[in-house]
Parts: sequence; structure tokens; C-alpha cells
Amino acid sequence: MSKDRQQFIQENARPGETWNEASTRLCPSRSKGSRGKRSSLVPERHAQRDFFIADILDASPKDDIGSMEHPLFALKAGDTRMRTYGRNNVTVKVMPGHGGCATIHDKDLWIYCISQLVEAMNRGREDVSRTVRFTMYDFLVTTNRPTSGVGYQRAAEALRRLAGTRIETNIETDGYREREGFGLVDSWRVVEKSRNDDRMVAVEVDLPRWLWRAVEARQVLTLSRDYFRLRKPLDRRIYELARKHCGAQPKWRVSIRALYEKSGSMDTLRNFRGAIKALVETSELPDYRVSFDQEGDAVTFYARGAKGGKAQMDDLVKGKPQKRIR
DNA sequence: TGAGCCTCGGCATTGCCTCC
DNA sequence: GGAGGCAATGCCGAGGCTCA
Repeated sequence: MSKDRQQFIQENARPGETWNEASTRLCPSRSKGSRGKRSSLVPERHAQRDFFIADILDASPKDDIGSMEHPLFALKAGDTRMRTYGRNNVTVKVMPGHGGCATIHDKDLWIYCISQLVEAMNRGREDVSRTVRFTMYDFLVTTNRPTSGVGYQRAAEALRRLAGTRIETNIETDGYREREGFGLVDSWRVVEKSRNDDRMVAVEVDLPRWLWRAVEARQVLTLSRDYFRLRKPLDRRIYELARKHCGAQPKWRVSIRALYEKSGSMDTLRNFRGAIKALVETSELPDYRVSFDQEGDAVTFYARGAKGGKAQMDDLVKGKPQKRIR
């Protein structure tokens, strides 16, 4: 084996992958028995695949702007109510499937796919498509989830909820504003199962056209990797809103009522206010410091320094699940 | 030795009820 | 109407165990 090939395998081996596994995956034509003979593999007949393989381990998390601004995802699992949201000529109607609405935790799958697609586009890869194939283990590790059986089980339930939840909206993506109905995931299928049990190893999902247009137009924002450490659904939603509206500005002030409506919370305004006060006390929101103005009944988000988000990302240990923020 | 499974307990959200 | 308590439900982490 040439030095170049050895170096290529060393650089591209996945965490925990043995040399043989990495060698077989990355250099299939050099697998056992092929040396000096005609390859036992037939030529690849479909080099131009109609799906995108998500295999970039260090892609930074990215989310689409439309779903950050408007509450497409429920904060609680099992929510079977139909929700409608209207603001500034934008309307959103969320119709749950049999298993209830997809939750903000289920959205991690969207974020994972968007991150992979945008990173691939930035690297100049030409195989990107709205059909994304990925290994479940990579998804679980990237999104800071347990990799035990329950992790795979929850991921399957999330896929079912995403496919079952229907959205009707006129949110504009890539210059298109039309009344459109779509599932949060068009369809999904298990493409590889483990031999011993029925656990899914690799999965393929078809993202909705609406989302695909947003990705192609780069209507996305980078999130802090600490986003996946946020445990409370409401905290995740508040972070999304802060990231979307405050962005790199020094601060963003919003009334509690407006924040409440934008969040999509189904709790009472009183309890929502209490949750925001708790968030202010813990100060655990990545990239932003939050303060609550009792008299004005408003919240102000302050960006934690111009380089805050990037610095936080670089501080994290890559590839290793982080302890969640409670 | 590491990956995965199982169980238990903690915590958060939400809805409902009662009291002031 | 607001405040507080309680229960149902869901998500997640920790710890111990098995297995390849």
C-alpha cells in the first residue's frame, strides 16, 4: 500500500473505526484478495447517484431561517392539536400525524441534514440532493444523543412524526411565496439494518422541496454546537429566535407577548413568563445573555461578544457527546 | 475493552383544579 | 384573573450488566 493511501486512510478514518474497517470503507478496491488480480468488484455503474451521502463529521450545525422564525415544530411530544400561526402576512398551519406533531427535538434531524448539505456545497461537492443518506450512529453522536438502543428507537419515532406532520404555509423560500402543503420529511426508509437485531444502521430521507429550496439558496444560519446540549424544548426555541433576530447585532429587545407568540408555546403566558425568568437566572443560552425587564414586560438578548459563538464551538471536544445543559 | 441494553430516577412541559 | 399545587407524559442521564 502506498504512503499516500495510508495517509488518506489515517486522515479519513472515523472515531473508533479499526484500520481494516476504514481501509475497506475508503478503499474497497484494495480489500482482501484483490492485490495483483482483477478486482472482484464490478465497475460502479451509477457514479452519479440520486441521493446524497452525509458523511462529513465536522460540519457545523445549520438551520433554515424560515423554520427558525416561525413555529413549525411543537414543544411537546404527543401534541395532536392542529395549530395555526399568523404574523406579518405569513400563515402557518400545522397538522399532526398519528403520533402527534414533530417536536423541536425531532428537528435535530433537519438540522443534521441541512448542515451536511450546506457543508458539502461549500466544499464544492456535486452529489448533493434532497435525498440524504446517513448512518444513524453519526446522527446520534453529532446531535449529542445516547447511542444505545433507546437512541435508535427515538430516532425512528422522530422520523415517523416528521413524516406524519403536515405543514401548510406561505413562508417564502428562495424567492418563492406560495401556499404550499408538505410533510416535514417527504418520506424515509431504512437502507441498512444490523444483522443481530432489527436496529437501523443507515437511513435515507427525502427532504421537502420547500426546505430544499431554502438550502440551495443558502437561507440558513449557523447554530452553536451547544444547541444540542439544550435540554428544555423552550430554551431551544428561544435560542433559535435569538439567533434569527439578534444575529450578530449587539442586542435585540422584544416584548414577552411577541416572544410568546413567536415561540409557539401552548402554555399560558404567565407560565411562559416564568420560564423566561428561569432562563435569565440560569443564563445557559449559548451565544446570548438574556435580561428581563419587569416594568416593560420585555426581554433583551445581548450577543456574548463578536467571536462568542465561534469560540464556543472551537472549545468543544469534537466527536464526543457532551453533557447536556439542564 | 467498547458498544449496546435495561432499569430507575430526575427534570421539564402542560393541563387541570382550587384558592384568594 | 392570577397564583400555586398536583398529576400525566415525555425526555434524558447514570449505573450496572451482557456480549463480541
